Amino acid sequence: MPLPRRFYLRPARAVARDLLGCVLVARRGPTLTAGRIVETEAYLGPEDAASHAAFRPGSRALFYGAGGYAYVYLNYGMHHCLNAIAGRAGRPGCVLIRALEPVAGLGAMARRRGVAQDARRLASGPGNLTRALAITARDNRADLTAGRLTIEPPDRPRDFRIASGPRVGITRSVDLRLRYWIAGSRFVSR
DNA sequence: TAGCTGATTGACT
DNA sequence: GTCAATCAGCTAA
Repeated sequence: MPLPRRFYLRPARAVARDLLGCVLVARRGPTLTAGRIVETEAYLGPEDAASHAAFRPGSRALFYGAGGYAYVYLNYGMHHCLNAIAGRAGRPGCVLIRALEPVAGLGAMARRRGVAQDARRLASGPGNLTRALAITARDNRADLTAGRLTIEPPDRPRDFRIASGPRVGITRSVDLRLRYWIAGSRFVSR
């Protein structure tokens, strides 16, 4: 059973932390790929200058809608990034999924990536994980509580520690500590 | 219409 | 450490 809608109807920070350890599942016909979420970043509303809610009008409707939907966009002209919308309707916020620990469909991931079946690098990075799970702009607005792209609760006890720090790869609001990852995980991006 | 920027990656020095 | 690839959507004019 995927995480229920109410899981996402909370502030982006809380959702970002609680998504760690959960499992992202992508079904593409007979092919199923899945990975444990090990790294996330929270993005807020207009007060967060790095958030697309602040400067990307095309995404505003999604950001301000209810949580539990996917926001996929193309950036640098070649990489897709996957976000989960967080917060109640009218409350903007989202969580960028930055890295996964592959748990199913490793062969399919390697084929899509065009690299050796090295679990450690298959989905370590926002652009890498979308390619590994074959996530494209078609998945924008997809419902994460049902359908072909879902997020399941942790498949094992939370025996990890959560670390946090400044977000990476952005040029605005660099000082905010909104990046979360599983301490010691070998699958986080560099 | 032209020019720019970016929540990135991988290849190269 | 630097740098190119490549494009949606914004900005200026």
